[in-house]
Amino acid sequence: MCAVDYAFQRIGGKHKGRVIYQLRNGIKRYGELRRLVTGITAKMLTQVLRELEDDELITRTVYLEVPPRVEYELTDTGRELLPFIRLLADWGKQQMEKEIIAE
Amino acid sequence: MCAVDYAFQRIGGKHKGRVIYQLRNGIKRYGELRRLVTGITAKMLTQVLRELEDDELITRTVYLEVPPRVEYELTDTGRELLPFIRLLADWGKQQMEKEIIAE
DNA sequence: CTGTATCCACGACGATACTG
DNA sequence: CAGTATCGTCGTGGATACAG
Repeated sequence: MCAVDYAFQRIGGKHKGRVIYQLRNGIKRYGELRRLVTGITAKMLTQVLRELEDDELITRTVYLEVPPRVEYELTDTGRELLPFIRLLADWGKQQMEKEIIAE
Repeated sequence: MCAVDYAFQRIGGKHKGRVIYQLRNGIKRYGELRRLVTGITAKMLTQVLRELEDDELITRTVYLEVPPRVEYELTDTGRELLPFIRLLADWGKQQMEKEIIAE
């Protein structure tokens, strides 16, 4: 398989990029992510987080408290993706601005 | 909308990344792309190329010859994505090597 | 608060046949 | 050579209700 393909499988999908992006500055809780990643449903957030965890791009830490607390954080491998996500975000931002000017 | 989201919409999907990647060194013909982007069908290649063209990431040049010749090339905007695709490819490659070692 | 379970719609994608 | 047309499948992702 091709490396580009492989990478897209691991960070592709509708929300994965944004979840990783929101974890760029460190630990976030489930509820925080749900608010930050606008438009995502609980089901999808859970699914994305599980996939990222299986891929060892994030860690999941459960605190046995009441109310329960679960924290997510990028692994080293996950952090390696940040420059790439940032580049993409910058490009996207520029393009969006161009479109606004064009209209 | 978020810039990361926006960017993913423009380069997401199963084959877009690879098509852009194959155009990294300049002009390619339809048939070349079909061979280089393994596993893609004619329909999907056409669709991807049209979308990239609409997005102004590539140009499409038709030569009225027999047999017909159609060439595709990245635009400046499209070329701006190359560092990003390369980064992604490098990361994917490293990860794939890790997996092989792990097994 | 942090999830699961179920059901379902929709669009991406593929296979195949055909065309200028 | 470079596509288009048609039909079908499959998985992603959404809505809603429920649970530890």
